[in-house]
Amino acid sequence: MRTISQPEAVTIDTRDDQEDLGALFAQITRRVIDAERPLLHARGLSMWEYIALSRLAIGSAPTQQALAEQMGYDKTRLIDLLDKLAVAGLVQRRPDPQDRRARIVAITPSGRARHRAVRNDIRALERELLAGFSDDEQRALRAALTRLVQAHDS
Amino acid sequence: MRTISQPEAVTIDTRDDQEDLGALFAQITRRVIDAERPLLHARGLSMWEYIALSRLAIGSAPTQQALAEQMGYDKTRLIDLLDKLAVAGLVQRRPDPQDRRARIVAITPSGRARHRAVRNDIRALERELLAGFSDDEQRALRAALTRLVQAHDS
DNA sequence: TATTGTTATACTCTATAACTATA
DNA sequence: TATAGTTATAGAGTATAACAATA
Repeated sequence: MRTISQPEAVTIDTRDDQEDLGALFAQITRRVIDAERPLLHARGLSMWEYIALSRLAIGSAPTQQALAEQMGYDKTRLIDLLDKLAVAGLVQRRPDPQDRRARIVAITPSGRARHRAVRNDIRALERELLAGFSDDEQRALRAALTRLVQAHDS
Repeated sequence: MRTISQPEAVTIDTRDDQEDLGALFAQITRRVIDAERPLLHARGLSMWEYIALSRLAIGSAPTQQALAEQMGYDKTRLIDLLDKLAVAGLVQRRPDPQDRRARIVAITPSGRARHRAVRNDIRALERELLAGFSDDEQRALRAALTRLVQAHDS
């Protein structure tokens, strides 16, 4: 591997080997996802299915479109995803009495159990990932990430 | 054999609305990339082309395969990417005298100039992204990200 | 007319296999 | 036999347009 140990830079903008923040995030994201995929697969879920269950675990979605927006997913792709989750008995779609176009999406007890199981696996992996970080460092990192996510929410 | 630290059952593990670390990283990555894409496009580069130039700005690649591995990219897709960069005069491929199968890839002065221009745009955007963070917080965040990237390099 | 859910289609990105020329 | 570069193709993932039912 590359071992270019540079002294701390004065003006980072002129250094060619200073990693872009976006590149750092992209690398970490890919590695975390690659590590999590087998855990999800072992319990019969795809990444997007897990994300959907995670959202629904917080509360039901009034419409599929709302769920798609919360997930940052495409509403047309969500259809097939929910079909599979429904067949597996992990979610339930029922028509909204107020608006018969809409379908309220809710997680089932079985879906909640599956979600918790996967989530515990994933959190164990995350603890391993952050093993070298002190509690304070972990809190600081999580706080920074949360700020970054919410910064662009406006 | 690696042991997964088990006995510490913490309170956060039972919360459904605690964001996964992976989800946080994925969200931030997507947003950063979405914000950077127009900057890259305005200067005629794709994300992967920029990544290639970033690597080559540090030093030439002895083989295309080595470059692909450094980038975390596929060697077969790299061909077309380098073709376009070469046609644009941003990189140069010359046969290795030592091994006539290999082609040494180097960035051209024009490529370096283009890379610097885009990089400055991107860094300006990153500064904007971290506007709410103090210098210490920015350093801490970057240090944490760097640690996470290198942790799995082994 | 606008919106929800849906389907079909096209497009992009990615992965795999196979070929050539060298070693 | 193995490796670097290349090509072609198949597959997954994604985006876009259009439709029926309802508001």
